[in-house]
Amino acid sequence: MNIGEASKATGISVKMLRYYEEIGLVRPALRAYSGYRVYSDKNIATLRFVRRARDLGFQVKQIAALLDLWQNGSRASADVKSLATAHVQELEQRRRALDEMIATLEHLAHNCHGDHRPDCPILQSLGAEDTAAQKSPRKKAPRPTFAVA
Amino acid sequence: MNIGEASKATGISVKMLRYYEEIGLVRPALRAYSGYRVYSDKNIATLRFVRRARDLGFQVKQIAALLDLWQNGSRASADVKSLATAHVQELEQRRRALDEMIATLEHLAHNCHGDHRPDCPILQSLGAEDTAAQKSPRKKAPRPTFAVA
DNA sequence: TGTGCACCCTCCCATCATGGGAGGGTCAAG
DNA sequence: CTTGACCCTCCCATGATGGGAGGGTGCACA
Repeated sequence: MNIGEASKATGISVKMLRYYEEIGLVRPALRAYSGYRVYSDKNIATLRFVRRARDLGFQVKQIAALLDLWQNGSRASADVKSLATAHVQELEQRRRALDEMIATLEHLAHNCHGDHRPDCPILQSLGAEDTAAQKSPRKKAPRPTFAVA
Repeated sequence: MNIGEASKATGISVKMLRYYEEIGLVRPALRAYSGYRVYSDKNIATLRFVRRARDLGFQVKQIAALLDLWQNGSRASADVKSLATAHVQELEQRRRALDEMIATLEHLAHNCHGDHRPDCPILQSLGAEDTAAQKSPRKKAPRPTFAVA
């Protein structure tokens, strides 16, 4: 199978197939004499795994860990589960952040006339003199690390 | 006010203060003879505006648009509102995506024993032969554009 | 056999917002 | 006058992704 066909079979773009190989997420594909990459059914299965993990929002490093576990017959399902639940927590945190933004914006937009006049609570809120809610420069938020013990 | 003080006053890191200036989001700060940037209260107010917009998840380009509107006395609040509601839609889309991931993962994790044994529905699901839910390489998702008419 | 098109290759560049760090100047307190 | 805390610029890195140039390959059809 050529890379184009592999792309269609997995839903991963040609660019990303080459990238995943380059960064070592998957083993380099075999090459035909022409230099073309050749994908086996097994390769495709692995890539589909990657694709699904990606669709669940896992980062490449986490996908690598999942792949290792998948291919390791003596894994403990506990390890998989903890990876997954840690990831869920990360996603939930992002979700909460979004919730907050959305709530604030919807509230402000709701109170905005949205007409030809300049007055607008949205801008007023953004430009408020009020210093109350000052946070400091965000520190590198605890990056989605595995087992932040 | 020095850049360090401005950082504390606005909650924007020193690095980002310089960056915002470099990309033209805000006008270059005046300079002392030493070459140090000097921030006025007005600068600080503008930067706080930027900070708040950023905290609401607006991208730099959108913040630039908001700043323009803010500083334009003859704006129509409708323009501000449409910017805001478009952004809300973008955020809601991201939230839906997160929700889907979370739901799937929680379901799978729930059914995972999480013990010493290797069997794990999470890996099973990721590695399923099943070809049903194949999507094609994601196209450049409609980037958070203003007024995607 | 030739030709053309669709495909593949590598390599480099861009994105976006953010931080790290090197190498060097400035300022203020002791 | 030294020392430490600032500030300056410049370059590099991140993560996942795409764009495109410059050039080779493979196949189908005339």
